[in-house]
Amino acid sequence: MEHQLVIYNTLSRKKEIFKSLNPGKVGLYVCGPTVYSDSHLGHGRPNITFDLLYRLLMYAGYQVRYLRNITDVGHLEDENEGTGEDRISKRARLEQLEPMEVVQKYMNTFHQNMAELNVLPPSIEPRASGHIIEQQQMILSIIKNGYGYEVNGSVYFDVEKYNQKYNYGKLSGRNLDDIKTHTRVLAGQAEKKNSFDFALWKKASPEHIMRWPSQWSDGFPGWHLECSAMSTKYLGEQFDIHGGGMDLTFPHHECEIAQCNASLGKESVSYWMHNNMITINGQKMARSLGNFITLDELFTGTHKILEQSYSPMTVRFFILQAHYRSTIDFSNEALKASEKGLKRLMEGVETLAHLIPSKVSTVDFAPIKEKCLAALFDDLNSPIAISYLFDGVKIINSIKSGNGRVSTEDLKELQDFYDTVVFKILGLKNEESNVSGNDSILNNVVDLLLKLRVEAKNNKEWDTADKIRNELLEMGIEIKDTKDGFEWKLL
RNA sequence: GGUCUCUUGGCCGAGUGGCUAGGCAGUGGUCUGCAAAACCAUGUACGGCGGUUCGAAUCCGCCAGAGACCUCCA
Repeated sequence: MEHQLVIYNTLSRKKEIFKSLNPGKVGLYVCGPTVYSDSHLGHGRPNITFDLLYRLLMYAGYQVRYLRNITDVGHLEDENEGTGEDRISKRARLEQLEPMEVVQKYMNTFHQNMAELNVLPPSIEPRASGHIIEQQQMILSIIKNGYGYEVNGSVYFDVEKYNQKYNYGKLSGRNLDDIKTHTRVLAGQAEKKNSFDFALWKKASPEHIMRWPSQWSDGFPGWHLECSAMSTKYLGEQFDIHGGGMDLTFPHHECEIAQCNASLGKESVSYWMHNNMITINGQKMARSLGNFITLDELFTGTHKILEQSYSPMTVRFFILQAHYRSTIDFSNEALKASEKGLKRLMEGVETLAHLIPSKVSTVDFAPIKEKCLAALFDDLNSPIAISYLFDGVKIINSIKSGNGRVSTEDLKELQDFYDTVVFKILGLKNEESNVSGNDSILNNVVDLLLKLRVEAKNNKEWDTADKIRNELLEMGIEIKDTKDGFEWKLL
């Protein structure tokens, strides 16, 4: 059955029916990380959210070009709290590395973490430093159209001038007068016409390492510019969906809109999508609050607020159990709940794979399948979709215990459905391994011991049976007795 | 200070006018030599006050509380 994709557009503040510019094709751009430190929990949210969107679009039959950039230059620190220097340059100085070594190092860990979370790689992953020419060309056209001005080797965007023709603030819902009265005046802004003007090109100070020649100065591009330049290059002057974290709405995305309008004279993005933030025990995650958790810390349980480690799929499932536009609160209790819920779902899928079909079906999965997909197509409502998967698991379990039958044909369809939704669209994967990799000797030895235990049980030699169970448990091998025999897994 | 959002049962988290999401925990049960696991059953909650309505968690107003953005952040 066909479903119409509906997505919430930040621009209109409404859900809209998705219609691609080119039939059958979708251009998707998502703001990627600035690679100056380890990937953290906050990176999980947008990447999983838009991975879901990417997977759903492909399921719907679209050919998707998915761009997710790597910011490796131009992202400056807040001058009031930090030094105002480029984040990557600063890190390079602190770690005594080349800036590009810093970039490579943290880009590698980002990629590894994304792979662990089963986030598909994008179609193109452009880097800001690799598109200096394109950014300079965009600056030229912005200047040519009268919306940029040069001062002392730096180029700034003339927001006030732009606002006379366009609407600066329409994405984030603010107007220039408010911004005017409430923008903090930062140090070193004297050369700008207005405090809310933003940099397109910054002249590099003598000690600034990352610099490129330009007609204005040896310098570097402003942070907002890369996304505009790279999306235009690879997705064209107009494309379908632009995503990112809600915190980027202002000023970053507002500036992108301004840059594209100012240089291209047209609106480039049809749908703006923003994922909400993650809080930790009710508080915003921030380095200053001491609740800043990297993905590695989460996966290994090494952060002090974590009571245990949480697997990548637990984290992914947890994120998918909330709607992407809601804030989501991380706590040990909530994560443990997701861990168990995921296990229940995965065991349901496992049970489904081994279900024995009957001649006819006494259960009807059609409504569940329909509602589950409908939820996903309704602005990525993964929590609702998951709730229907659980409803299905309940029925699957009842069939297993003999309280229902499913025909061969229905069973095949149901297996395909779970495979599609659970693995292909939601992007989950089974992390349980009751076999220890390729260590067949271990497998054989444990199986042998457990067969001996079964014999002992049959002979009512409980002491021996318990001894085997307890001692294996001490070695980190957990045993479950089942109807037919046993199961075991490494803890 | 400005702009905006949120407040749902022990916890997490959907839902946006009537049809009591779902997960976890708890409780009861089945199974089991015991245990674990698993499975089944079970909870009529929506910040407070007022209004609109035949009917409100859902719409409107006020109050209280929390948060986000406005400044780097995903």
